[in-house]
Amino acid sequence: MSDIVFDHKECGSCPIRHRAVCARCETDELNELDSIKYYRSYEAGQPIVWSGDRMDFVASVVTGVASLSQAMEDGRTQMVGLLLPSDFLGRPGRDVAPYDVAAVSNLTLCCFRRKPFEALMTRTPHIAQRLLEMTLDELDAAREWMLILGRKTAREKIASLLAIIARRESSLALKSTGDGMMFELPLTREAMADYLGLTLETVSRQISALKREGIITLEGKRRVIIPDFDRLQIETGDDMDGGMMA
Amino acid sequence: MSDIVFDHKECGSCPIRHRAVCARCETDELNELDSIKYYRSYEAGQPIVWSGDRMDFVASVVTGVASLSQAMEDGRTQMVGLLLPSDFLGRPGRDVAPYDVAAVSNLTLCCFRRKPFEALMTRTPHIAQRLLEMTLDELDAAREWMLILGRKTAREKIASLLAIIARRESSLALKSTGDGMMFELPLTREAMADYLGLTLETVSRQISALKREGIITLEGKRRVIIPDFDRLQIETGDDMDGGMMA
DNA sequence: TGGGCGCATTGACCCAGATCAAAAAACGTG
DNA sequence: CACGTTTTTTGATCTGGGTCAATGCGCCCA
Repeated sequence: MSDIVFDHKECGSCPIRHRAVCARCETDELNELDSIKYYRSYEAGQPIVWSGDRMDFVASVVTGVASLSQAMEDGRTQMVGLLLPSDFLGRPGRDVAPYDVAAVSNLTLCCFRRKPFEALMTRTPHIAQRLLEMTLDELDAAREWMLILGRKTAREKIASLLAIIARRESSLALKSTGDGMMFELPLTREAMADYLGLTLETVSRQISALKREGIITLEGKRRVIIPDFDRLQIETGDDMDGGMMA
Repeated sequence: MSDIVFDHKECGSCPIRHRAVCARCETDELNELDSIKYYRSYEAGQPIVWSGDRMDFVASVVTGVASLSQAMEDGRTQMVGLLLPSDFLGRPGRDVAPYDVAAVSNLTLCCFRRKPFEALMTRTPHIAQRLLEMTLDELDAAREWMLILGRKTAREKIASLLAIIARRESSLALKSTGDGMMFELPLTREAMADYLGLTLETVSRQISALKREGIITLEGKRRVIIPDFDRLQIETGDDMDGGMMA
């Protein structure tokens, strides 16, 4: 789809953004990106920015998982996005964060100072184009999530989440034995509940049910094994073929 | 926020897109846009494109309301976006529709043939920029909707929908008496249910409840009067001040 | 080696909203 | 204006998932 490479491992000094850019960029631009980038690390659970905060950087996730969520002041919260390695954080052209961002697991970001990044972007059309591309992907993901939140049962929600993470995670492959797959679940039950619009008790119950029926296996608390992906896929309620997810 | 004008009334020959462009464009580009545009009308309920269809145009809504929705093959559907006059339809750089698009009310679109539109876009950076801007707005709206779908009660959902439409509709002002407002509800109960992840019965009941409590008044079946917007706003469950919506 | 703390699981009960069913408005249309 | 069609309202009942509460399971650290 794109000649841009999205794997951190392929680019020692700086990941995605750098890599995303350098596929077509001149050396000058690479140097410029290098000069405005810096790394930041966060521990699991740590907040990164709050809704309404001024954000003076954009970033890409190097390792770990971050969450975007919206909160109602009575305490109800809804996660509206999950950032895995190679995902982009921040909104070029907008300096106020519209949601809370937090580290779900230990997290490393590669940050770029916003102003010079935007300047570079305006001067380099294909970067703007790439940003549009990525934003459209996020929009697709958000809308897929609307279907999950609005119309799926608890069981389908859990199956959908597992399927989505499995697809993402296993392309950056932790292990993929035959058609079975295995991955480290990066979310607590509570985080899953926040994402799926459920309570953590319901999440736990549904996971237990899937386990009981042999659709998934847990190794310890977080390592998930999916012996037969198609079987899980059926539980999502989705159209078999129709390409979901961004 | 932007020097681009979004009111069809201000631009006789072509609406939004044209107008959006001409704020900064040269005459050549205006002429070019004119040469690739055409109008299409649809009747209420008519489908415009199905998920998976090839789309050879992008468009902006001139009059009426269109819906974007995702369907599960067992019949459950979730509306994932609502297009009101001045909203943009279509995804530059992508030629396959990711959801079903339908006319909710009688609808007029101003369409641009996709290829030349994209070509113009690549040649004219500020159009790409504007598209990114608009996509970010859609993303915000989608994520606000995730909160509504995932965490709000039926009553809060209805109140939120009415508040959102009231804000949109009354800025293009049907009437705004004092702090009260009145507008034409462009959706059937079923469409509202599809949007809110409810059943049409629940929608009807909640509307009746709001009516009974004097928070809204109906004139006929579709004309809604909101005597005190703040009162409605409270029912949404949202933070009073925090700017919602795009 | 045994608290203590942060998840996770499980159980019992309840309620908001779904489902099923029917009546009542609204709306053409011949 | 009577009549069929569509949309909306209302009622009665059922149920998936929420709520409240207890218990279990690592895991760290003393």
